[in-house]
Amino acid sequence: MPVEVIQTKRLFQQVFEQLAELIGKGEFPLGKRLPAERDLARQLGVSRATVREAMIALELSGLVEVRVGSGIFVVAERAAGPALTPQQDLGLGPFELIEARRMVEGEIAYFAAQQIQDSDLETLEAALRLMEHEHAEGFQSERGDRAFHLAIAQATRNNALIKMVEVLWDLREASPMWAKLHERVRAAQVRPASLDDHRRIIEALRQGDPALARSTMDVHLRRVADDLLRISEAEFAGEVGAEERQRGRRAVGR
Amino acid sequence: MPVEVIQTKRLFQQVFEQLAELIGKGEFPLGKRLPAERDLARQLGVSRATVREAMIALELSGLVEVRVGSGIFVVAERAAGPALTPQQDLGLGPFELIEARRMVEGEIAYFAAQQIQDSDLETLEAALRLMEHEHAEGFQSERGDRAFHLAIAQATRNNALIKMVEVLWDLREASPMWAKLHERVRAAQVRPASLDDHRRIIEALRQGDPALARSTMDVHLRRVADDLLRISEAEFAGEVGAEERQRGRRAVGR
DNA sequence: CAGATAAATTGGCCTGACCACCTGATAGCT
DNA sequence: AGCTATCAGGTGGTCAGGCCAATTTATCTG
Repeated sequence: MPVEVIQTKRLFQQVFEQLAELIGKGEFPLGKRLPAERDLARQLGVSRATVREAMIALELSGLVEVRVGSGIFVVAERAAGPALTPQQDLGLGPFELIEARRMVEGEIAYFAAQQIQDSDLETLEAALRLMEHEHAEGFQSERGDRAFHLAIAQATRNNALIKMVEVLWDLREASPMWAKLHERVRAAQVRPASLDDHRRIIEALRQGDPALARSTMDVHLRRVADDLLRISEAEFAGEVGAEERQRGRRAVGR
Repeated sequence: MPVEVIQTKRLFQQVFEQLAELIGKGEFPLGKRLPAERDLARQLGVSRATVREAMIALELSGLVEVRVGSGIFVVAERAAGPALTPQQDLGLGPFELIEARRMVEGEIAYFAAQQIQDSDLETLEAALRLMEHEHAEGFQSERGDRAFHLAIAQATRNNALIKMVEVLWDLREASPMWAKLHERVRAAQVRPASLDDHRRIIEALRQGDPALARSTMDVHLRRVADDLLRISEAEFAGEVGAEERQRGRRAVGR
């Protein structure tokens, strides 16, 4: 049974979202001054400190500009979400991403194994621990996963390769279809085999065995692709396009 | 007279930047817990409210994750920030780029050969003609070159892979060192062997021979790396760092 | 040794206060 | 009247201290 994730959002986040929505709706037009922090706090029934924290979030989102002694002013009309997607590459399908990752990250693992250092291995261990913690807590987040694969790229000491992996993960985070499928995969397994995969990858890298590192990485990504494919065939028969699923089958070799 | 802009940065921003820098430097490694808010406040000489505001900024920047009752943990190593320099990746060296391209584009060529269509081949021919024209006119531009390699990526019908190649070329265009070296290479040869390389790549793709396509691509990129290395050793002995050149030697296998 | 319980730690939130700054109105001067 | 200097009120910036709930750690008990 997929456990319902209880979102005990912090107060300032709720305030932030509410204000962001109002700004997006035009309730607070561009250039207009927001109510004073003290008034907002009273109206919202929270403390001024909480309002201030929400303001910082709004400011960092580029929705608002703070003028000391004068007030807080709306400087954008768009409704910025938590992570607004700058581009429309959103059509990126899960299997496209996995396919690309297999090509790129497999080679990167091969390369990384040749020159990995102890500090890199420590980073990888930390990332793995983070993943385990995230999984134990039922987090949706995949920061640990991202950090792990990024750490491997960083072990190559090649900034272009690091950038490649960053871009791949950015694309991944911007793909709604990926999020949807992956959420189902997550809910369907108690302890994801991925954790063991990652451990094996670390070991291969520790041994400095390039071929083993590449094949271990490939096995891992193949498993991910396979999980995604299975879920997509079982539950999203109509939604995930036939083309995508065809790509998926090819990706896992069946 | 340019007026000096007085930056009365708010305290929480200063705290944010300082912590972000420490994280970026690895002072607080991935997965590590930050000092408690109360301790940080005491050490920094600010109030806890200010530290909390900085924490929210760090969290929104994706550098840090808050676990209630447990602590605040580092979840990324990059030094991201709003007011920070957009990117200092510009220091990307030519051999880093070539290295990455050999990994990525070789595989892409292999993959593209399996499913390339006539329309793709036409695009490639057009790109090659553009390259020849550019060379004949003595253009500095490399639009033809870029279009050629991008077309191969597009033949894979995989948007993630296309994006990879785009990013690699964007990085290349943003690399001053690359521009410098490549200009010398261009000046040193009458008819670049690259043109023949590209033609061979097209033929390999037309035959739908994945292995041949990959190896042909690899030969091409290796030649580029070799040219760059030769020039860098001959003319830029002092400027191009020893590390970069070492990477270059490894890239061309000598 | 294992499990239950208590204590310490940590982030979340609140209250009330003081300061520096900005703005607009007012008083004073030319 | 027209201009300037002053001042009062509002606003964000910061601080100190406190309570609560979640979590971790230490302690006790069987």
